[in-house]
Amino acid sequence: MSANALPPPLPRDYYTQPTLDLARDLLGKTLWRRADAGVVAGIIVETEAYIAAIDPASHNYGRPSPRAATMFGPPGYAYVYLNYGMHYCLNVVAGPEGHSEAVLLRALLPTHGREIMAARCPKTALRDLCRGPGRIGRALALSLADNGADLAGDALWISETPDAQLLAPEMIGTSTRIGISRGTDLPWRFFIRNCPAVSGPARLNR
DNA sequence: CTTGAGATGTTCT
DNA sequence: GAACATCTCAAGA
Repeated sequence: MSANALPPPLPRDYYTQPTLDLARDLLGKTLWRRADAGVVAGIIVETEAYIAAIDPASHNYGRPSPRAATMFGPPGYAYVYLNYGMHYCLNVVAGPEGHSEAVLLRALLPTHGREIMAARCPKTALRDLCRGPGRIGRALALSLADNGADLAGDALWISETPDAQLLAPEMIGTSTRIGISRGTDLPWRFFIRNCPAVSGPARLNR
């Protein structure tokens, strides 16, 4: 094992916890991305849960959607979709296989490969590189080819955060979700308080 | 800080 | 057609 090996992926079992628990627990973990340009990474600071069975905002609410088939698969894989015709958004498939539950990653605090991300997003301020789900997609150079990627693999994975501070429960905020028109009352958005890398209006981030 | 419109392509009605 | 798990830019408070 080389001295500067990157932290290994979380075990597959990690993703079998209840989806709302997973959405909270992913805060403070690190998302890694390996591409031709190099390795980039950031600490997850904002997530949202989507649970098809009871969630009108889910892509698979009511009837299954072909584009969102990945969410019916086993937990621990990536569901990537194209939003508004131009943004690739990244979800972590959760829940029991067949349920269609997932966690949308909405913001990262960049920790590795900031130059690479900045080169992909020339006009974006440093602190905004991964602030918002569409920006994560751009900074990480995601595409539909990443849909279905194994999050226990070596191209796109989530690890414990090296030298992480303990994340006290009171550091985690909860709110309704952003950018949806149905299921707007469900408090399924989770974020780290007072973190400048979190997206959304300030009033939701307390 | 806020609001408002345009971009852009897939999915839904 | 309209809607969409969004972002950028410009203008105003």
